[in-house]
Amino acid sequence: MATRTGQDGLSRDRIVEAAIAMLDDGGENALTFRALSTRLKTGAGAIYWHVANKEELLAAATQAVLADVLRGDEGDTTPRDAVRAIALGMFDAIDHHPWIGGQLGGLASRSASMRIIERIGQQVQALGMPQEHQFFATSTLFSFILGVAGQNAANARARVGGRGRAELLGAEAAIWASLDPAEFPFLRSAAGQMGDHDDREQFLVGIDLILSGIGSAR
Amino acid sequence: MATRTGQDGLSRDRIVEAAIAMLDDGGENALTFRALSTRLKTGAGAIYWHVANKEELLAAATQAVLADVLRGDEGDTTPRDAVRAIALGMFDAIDHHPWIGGQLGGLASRSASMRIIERIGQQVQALGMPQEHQFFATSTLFSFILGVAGQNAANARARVGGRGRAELLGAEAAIWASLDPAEFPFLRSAAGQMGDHDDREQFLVGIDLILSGIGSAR
DNA sequence: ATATCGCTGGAACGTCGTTCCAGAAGCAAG
DNA sequence: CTTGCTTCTGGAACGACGTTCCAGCGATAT
Repeated sequence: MATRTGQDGLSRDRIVEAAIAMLDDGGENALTFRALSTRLKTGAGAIYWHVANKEELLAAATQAVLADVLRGDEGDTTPRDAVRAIALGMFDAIDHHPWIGGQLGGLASRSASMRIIERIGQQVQALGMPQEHQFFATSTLFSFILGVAGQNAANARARVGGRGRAELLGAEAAIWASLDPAEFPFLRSAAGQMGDHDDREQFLVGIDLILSGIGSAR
Repeated sequence: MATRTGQDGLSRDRIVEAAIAMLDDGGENALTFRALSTRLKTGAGAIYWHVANKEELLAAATQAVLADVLRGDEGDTTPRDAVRAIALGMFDAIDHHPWIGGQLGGLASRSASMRIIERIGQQVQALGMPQEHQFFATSTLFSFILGVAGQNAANARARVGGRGRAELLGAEAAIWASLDPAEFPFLRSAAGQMGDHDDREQFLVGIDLILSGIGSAR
């Protein structure tokens, strides 16, 4: 039995909590068993007693973060608003912990992702989609969310140490604006919107676009 | 000047080509400078003369694969079909080289991704989207594509060594089918479609869903 | 012939994930 | 209190990786 799970005793939860903190402020490369050992004032072997390996630790950290998303309850709104609420919950979690963007794809069978798909699916059902298209529509929403998550993760990776979001975005917009208008008319004209857009709003527009696709395919 | 770029001479192209081959049949972990050295019958230092580091090598490999996608020309079809053609080109490239799924997010400023966004953007423009929404609509399509790419990459990762796609899909469907119908009504009812769906068709349905959202928001 | 330059191959370094193990800390039985 | 057993700890050690370093090769220019 557990001898002492109190003060200084190591536990799976304490390890996962520390891992999340390290991931949050140092990115994926900052999570090291050595650094984790130091932070928890213990050795690598002690950590391996509670956690099988790094992959499992990352999965556990992802689950812990997603658990918060699932705590929200979008009671008696319209299905459309319910989907928006779930999606925004995901977005905010990803925004706060960008590293989960690289993890979300792999654990489709794990409980958290399944619960999220279930919730979205129920709302898609409530939107009146024919039975045989519900699965595809739900997957589309989920894939879009994963795509945005992945981009957020990549952006956060490019940001470690160096520049902030605004600076990075500005540099990108500058590149777009300096392109040959004959070859890149679209990127040129979109450079402005690219430079000062709100990620959250852009995300929501995407969700709405898919939702209205679902609405018209009803 | 290059002394001998012929038969056995090392070159950036030969390195990238070998890297793609190794990534294709061994996944991301199979690409090692040591294994690459062995395959090219040379040393690590020789490779580093042509390539700055692993990140650049991965980026170059991704660019090389995407270059093929950009070779296609969707001449005088409808904008809708043009988007479908571009998206399917991406899907097939991702399907053939699943590892690019983990790379696509990061290089938004690099030429290949920019060209793809440009092409999609032009078609979105042709669909009659109001100027101020074109950028968001294009991003939505691109994010969806990246999301599917990421999932493909994760699935391929889970597949190395072990089971094939059908086996993995079947296992997942079995899990869904065995869930508590009270708690997971949607996943239960979708287990069948999950078990025997066609990834490509599912992808195309997603694209169409977004396109019809774009059409109705016109 | 000699010096120079582009390029090569492999040794070496530091870091990582992971394994291994001696032993500390708690508990049960005598 | 002692003895044995189980649970858990800390740190040493291992193999593989990305990367750096450098002695030296062949071809060319002087």
